Amino acid sequence: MSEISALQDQLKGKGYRKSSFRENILTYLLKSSSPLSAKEILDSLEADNLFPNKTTVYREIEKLLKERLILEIDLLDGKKRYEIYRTNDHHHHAVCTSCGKVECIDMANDLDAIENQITSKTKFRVESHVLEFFGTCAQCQTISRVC
Amino acid sequence: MSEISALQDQLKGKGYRKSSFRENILTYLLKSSSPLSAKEILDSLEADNLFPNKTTVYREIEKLLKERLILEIDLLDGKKRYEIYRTNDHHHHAVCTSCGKVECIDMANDLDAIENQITSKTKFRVESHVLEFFGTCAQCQTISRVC
DNA sequence: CTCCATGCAAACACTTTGCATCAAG
DNA sequence: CTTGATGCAAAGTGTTTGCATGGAG
Repeated sequence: MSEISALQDQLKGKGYRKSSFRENILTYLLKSSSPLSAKEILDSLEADNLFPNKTTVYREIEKLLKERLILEIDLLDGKKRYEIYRTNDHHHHAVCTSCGKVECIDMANDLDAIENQITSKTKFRVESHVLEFFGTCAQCQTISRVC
Repeated sequence: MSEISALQDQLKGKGYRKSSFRENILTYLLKSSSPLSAKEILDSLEADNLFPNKTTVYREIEKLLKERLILEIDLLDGKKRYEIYRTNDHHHHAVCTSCGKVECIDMANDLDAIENQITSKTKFRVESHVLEFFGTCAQCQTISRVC
């Protein structure tokens, strides 16, 4: 079964009805190599000749978040972004401050050691973290060399 | 000389005039153990019987950021926060998701090794990062045990 | 007397809410 | 026919802009 219908089925079991908006949104998120904002999702839908109200998009996001089908990402530019939630795929992002491109960054042991260190030193129980990198992507480094 | 007048002097040299709002804002930030939002700064001013327009506060923040006297922090709750910028004091924060308290976290080697790893593997040149921790502070852990 | 400092109203970007209608199951 | 899906307008939150006045130097 395709990944998209598996996700739809997950929702059907919980009282949600079929919605082609939702189906499309999940498709965009599955296909995208970087997290999408509400606006980008709306634009994608319009590119496919679907014109939902923005409220619908926000509400869809809300449902998908609630059911843990997607993950909310904050890349510090004032809008939230979303990507498909996959267990065992905790990763971070590298955002190019020149062109805005977002790359995913996988880290071997992630921050387990650091989190444990914090918990033992400060008694603060770390439950999650946010780690994003900012800099210049390979391509933009080339361009700036030329200029 | 007090830290506050040193900061004010830094600005005077750059064409800025004396402003008691500014002086107060710097004082709050110097005294605060956690980054302050625009609203919190405004509230502090009002507590001191100063009632600037919010625009003034935002513009003051803008100037202080531009002159690198303060640093902008994003703790993912939709508002920016600010703290005094000190060279050689790069640190992170631990935000209690229960009471909202913010603790500063210093890390030995920070993420140098990780950043180098990324640069060498992906050709993305990392220039900065954002790392914040979320969890439960010591006090809130106690409270939840009681309930 | 020149500019920075400030106020005020309005605009802005992103997101959320209230209320009504439509349609899936 | 119940309840989720959707639209539309309006409100909400944090922040920014335009324009005018006032005061520091």
